[in-house]
Amino acid sequence: MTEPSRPRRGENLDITHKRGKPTLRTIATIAGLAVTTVSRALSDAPQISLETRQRVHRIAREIGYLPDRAAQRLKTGRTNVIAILLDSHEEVVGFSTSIMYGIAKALKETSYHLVVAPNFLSTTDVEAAEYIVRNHLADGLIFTRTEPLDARVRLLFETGFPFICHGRTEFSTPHPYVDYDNFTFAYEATRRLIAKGRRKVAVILPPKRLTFCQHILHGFMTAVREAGIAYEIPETVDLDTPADVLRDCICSRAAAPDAPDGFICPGEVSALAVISGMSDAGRTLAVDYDIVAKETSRLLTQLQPKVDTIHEDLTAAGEDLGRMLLQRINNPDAEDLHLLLPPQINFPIG
Amino acid sequence: MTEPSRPRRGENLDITHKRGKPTLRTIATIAGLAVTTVSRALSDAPQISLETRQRVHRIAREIGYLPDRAAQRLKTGRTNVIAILLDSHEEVVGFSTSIMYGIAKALKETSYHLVVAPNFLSTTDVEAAEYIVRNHLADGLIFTRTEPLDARVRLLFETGFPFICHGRTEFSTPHPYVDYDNFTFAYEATRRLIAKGRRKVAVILPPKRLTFCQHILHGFMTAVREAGIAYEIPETVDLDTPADVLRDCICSRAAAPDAPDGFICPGEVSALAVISGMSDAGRTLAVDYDIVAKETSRLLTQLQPKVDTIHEDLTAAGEDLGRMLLQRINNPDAEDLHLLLPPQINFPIG
DNA sequence: GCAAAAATTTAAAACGTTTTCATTCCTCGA
DNA sequence: TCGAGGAATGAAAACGTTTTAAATTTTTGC
Repeated sequence: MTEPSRPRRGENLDITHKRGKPTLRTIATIAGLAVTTVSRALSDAPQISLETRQRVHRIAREIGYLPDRAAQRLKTGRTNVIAILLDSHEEVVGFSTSIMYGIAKALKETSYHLVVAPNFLSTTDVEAAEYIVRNHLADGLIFTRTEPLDARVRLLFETGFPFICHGRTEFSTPHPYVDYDNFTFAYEATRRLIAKGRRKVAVILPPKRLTFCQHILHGFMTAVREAGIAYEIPETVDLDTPADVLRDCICSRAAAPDAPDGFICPGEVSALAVISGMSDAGRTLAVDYDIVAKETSRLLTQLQPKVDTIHEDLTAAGEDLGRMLLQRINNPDAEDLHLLLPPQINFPIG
Repeated sequence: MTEPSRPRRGENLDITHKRGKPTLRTIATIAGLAVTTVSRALSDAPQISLETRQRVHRIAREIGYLPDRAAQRLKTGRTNVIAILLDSHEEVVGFSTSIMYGIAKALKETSYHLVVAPNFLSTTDVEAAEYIVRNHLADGLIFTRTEPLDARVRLLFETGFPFICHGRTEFSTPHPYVDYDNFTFAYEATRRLIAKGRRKVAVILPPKRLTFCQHILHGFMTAVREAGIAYEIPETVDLDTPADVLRDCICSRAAAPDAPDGFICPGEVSALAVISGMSDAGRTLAVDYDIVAKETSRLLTQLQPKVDTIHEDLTAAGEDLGRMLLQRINNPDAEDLHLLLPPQINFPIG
């Protein structure tokens, strides 16, 4: 072992640079090394001797060196940013927030950050995605509320831009996604109503253009047909219908003799609206009718009488989305990643 | 008028650069100008002749030039990013999302983007802010849920980092903020209950460490004292208490003979929990007791019987926050900016 | 011992802007 | 006709990093 090499005399002059902020050059000067070597040492490149690597790391820590993201970005072309398209629909139960929490969790300890790009400011939903891609504002993109033939999926696929979506499409090529098993949600929800003795069930569907509307419809219809009972699908309202309109609709329908006595509500607001509308019509929950609702919060669990709920954990979904997008960015040719999250059913099934 | 100068022969050779993406140099080559001139023309610097400016702009548009943010950022030291600290408390009614929408609205048409920094990943709330400042991740910071002596405010003030918060502090120096007039909310809410004939009112307070808790308390107490009626302030629960715990608390209190017959609920979830808890105790809304609630959504307006609400428009607040932070960034020495937003009262006052 | 190979380290160019300072080209007054 | 002064443009350096290719030192094989 020779004694550790140290800065030769007279080399550590120009320590403090222009604006005091330590850079690679600062470290290089202190250590008596070339900037190149320092850069390599910090990024743990293989050719650097262990001793040098350790020394550089130590100095960096001591003087509080932080790499300049702008310079890294300029040089490498990587932004270290992933973006999420904030959707324009009424976000009453913190849909986006929950997902963002999950994503942020997955991004922790990485060098990535999350920027939000609200697509409600663009005229079409694909425009916001296009903006991200063209301006290279991020290395990857996450978005929600997919449609069967989603213009965003096509755009991103064509441009080879890394992405993952919450929800599936029918895009011919398989694409990465995280989705919730809405078929099972609707299937088990419907069976629950039937098990409770309800004989005419209705479902509030999401807007028809969204893929998961089909999944819910499919689950619903499967259970209904298996049991051979009556059903109803309101045509004039959907999950995005303002709550008061939905309430009025439910209320006027409830007056008729052949009104449904069971409701599937894939969201908190729709559940409240249905309860409210039925109440207007003089019907009592758990007596005259039942509800099974999907909730992403814990809002409904406190209602009285208790509503049967199936939970969707959006933060967990966000965490998967973030994790899988990072994989995708670092290895675009990896085999296709997708995930179907199981519903958490808060009532006895069987 | 001489004929417009045009690229001299043989100068427009190296149009397409390395990776096809047009840069200032591409434009310069096409226009037969220096990169410097093009840069100035695009940023509408004064010394450039009108004709050159227009020509450069036209070429830029034609070839689809987009400035490289990383290079701009490296050179100028400005990130063109503002950050918002996502708070860790249960976001059941889309608090952050609404604010972010507003901010994004204010940022549209500017060159700024919004990144979210969840502070729930740090151990202390000031840590996330520190991280932003130290890594120079943004040019300005927005955060919510301020405390009277807020460590974030102090940190940002000391470092001279531009910021604005949603809510006030008691920091000795005046600081920029957007706040909601919670005094008036509580005052008018309490008066409404009294006007309805209620004789013992209670208020669910926010966590005591938050500044706006004091404002609500003050408004409440003022109205109560003016009317000289009884009141009650639950000590063991607050606005962040899980809904089921709050419900149980309300329920057990409702059993006593001296239970309150009026409640101020500064949030949707607490309102639902109170209704639910009272219902457990056999009390009927609008008959045995009344509620006045603050809502940031339209969730409660559909309840039956109707609950009196006072609305807080968080998207509008976000828009103000964004706008004012930008002002702050561009002119740090501008006189102090603050804004107190009036409650929107959805019942007749008098 | 000596050339070749391996292990380290380094110089220099590049990423795409902005900015400082110089240069050119007019116009105009004396 | 000359130079001053202003308007318009340009050359070059700089921001802080990564990367290519080359240089240096050390190790190895024989």
